[in-house]
Amino acid sequence: MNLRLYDTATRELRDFEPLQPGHVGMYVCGLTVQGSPHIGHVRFTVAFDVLRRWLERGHGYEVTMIRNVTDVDDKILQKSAAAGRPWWAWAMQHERETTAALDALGVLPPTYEPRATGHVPEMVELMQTLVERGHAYPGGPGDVYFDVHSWPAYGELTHQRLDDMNPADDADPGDKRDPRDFALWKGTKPEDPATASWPTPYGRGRPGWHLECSAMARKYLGDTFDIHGGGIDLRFPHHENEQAQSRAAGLGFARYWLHNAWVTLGGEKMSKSLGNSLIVSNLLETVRPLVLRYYLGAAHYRSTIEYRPESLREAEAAVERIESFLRRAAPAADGVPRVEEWPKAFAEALDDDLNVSGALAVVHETVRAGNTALDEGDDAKATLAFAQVVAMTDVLGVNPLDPLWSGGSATDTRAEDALDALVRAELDARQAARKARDFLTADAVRDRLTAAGIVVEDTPDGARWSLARPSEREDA
RNA sequence: GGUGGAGUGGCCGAGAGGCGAGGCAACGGCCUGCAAAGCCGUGUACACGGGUUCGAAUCCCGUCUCCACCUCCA
Repeated sequence: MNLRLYDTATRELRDFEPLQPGHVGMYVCGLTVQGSPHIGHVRFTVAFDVLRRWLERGHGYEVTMIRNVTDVDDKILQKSAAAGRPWWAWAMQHERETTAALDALGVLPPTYEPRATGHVPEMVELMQTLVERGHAYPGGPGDVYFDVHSWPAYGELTHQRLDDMNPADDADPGDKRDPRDFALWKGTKPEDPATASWPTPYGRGRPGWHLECSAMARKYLGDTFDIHGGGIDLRFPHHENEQAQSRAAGLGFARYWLHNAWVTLGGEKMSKSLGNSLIVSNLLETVRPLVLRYYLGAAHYRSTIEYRPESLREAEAAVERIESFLRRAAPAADGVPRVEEWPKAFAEALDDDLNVSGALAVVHETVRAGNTALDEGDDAKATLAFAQVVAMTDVLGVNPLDPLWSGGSATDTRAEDALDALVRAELDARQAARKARDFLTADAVRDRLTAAGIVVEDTPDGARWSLARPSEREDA
């Protein structure tokens, strides 16, 4: 079955055929590193990470994935100035925070992550082409604008007619020919730091946001490439403008446009002024990264996620169900090589515009079948289910067995070993009491462990212990 | 004004003309010394009003409500 993706440009599901057989070029608009990333900011990276993994593992494509970093813009200049710090230090700090958050969530690093400030020559070149072709014109000192009237196709991506667009009546057109013309290059202002401007044939200034992506996508993916992704709000003006300027410069640009929906709060879009509780690094103090990843990745990428704390609890319970099966089945599956094998329904779900919810349904069905097999002592069946669950969750980036989630130092297990020895001693005492049918003593041991945040489960092979989930401990 | 999207059971969240995705929660049962985990069972949901059809949550018409974009925004 073919992979089908919803193309925002044509508003329909399209069979995906890459430009070059076996290879996919994909550009995703990254973040403007002006602040600490919240969960809305990382949702799109999770969504496109799943797409990338599925292209690679489900279809065997070699994927070149580019995700840019906008490291100079108005907000970065404003916020850094307000904080009394150099803009470049501000940008770098938040880029590192973003990278750390994405690493924690198991988002695979892109093939390359270009920064806007490192691609000024490429932007100037593209801008000159546009001026020469009559699609752009210099305005005030350093300013260069795209002439929307020079490009009849303007508006095609978002299906808007120029005449229908809000004429931005309150905005001062300045030296623009039309208020809807957008900046390719922004002339430097007296109050701007000198380090935030670069020379061009039209004067000193800094990149306009739209131009960056066009120039960087071209550099790493070529004049025409397969997939361009980003948040739904970027359709207009950002993506519309990117496409207009690239095509006006004679480039083919993106062949498929994918846009992800929002994470909302109280029914409304998360704005950046929302306080700190949903900043990824803060949230990860109480929520396991695997759980947050599961939560953000479980809904279809084009569906809005309404954030509620309880939903994280539910995600945690779902994750635990999968983990619990994998733990139960691990002994039976011991030594069995991992197979890249998934049920047909799983592949069909992902091929259908990345229906992750449907794919997760298959995961859970497989978990149930595996648990049943375990109960019946059918090791062969259980092992198959184990391998399938591992393979499927791997594709979705939520494989509980992935060493990524164990965190901490994997080499130093001394604390774990010590704890295990102590708990074992308690459990041995409990087992002895149970054998003597002294359940009062046995339960006292278990209560003591529970109070310490340790969950005890009896299995046919003896008692097993694990640490309680944070949310359970809060309740206690 | 223009352009899109959404309204599904207690909750989250898929699906898209007939066969109740899946998860969470709840209840009953099995298992257990008791639990936990697991398994089995229980739900008659698709904003509203019409219509098409043997049959509609799914198609058509109308209505309501909500959200987003048109200005920096994942």
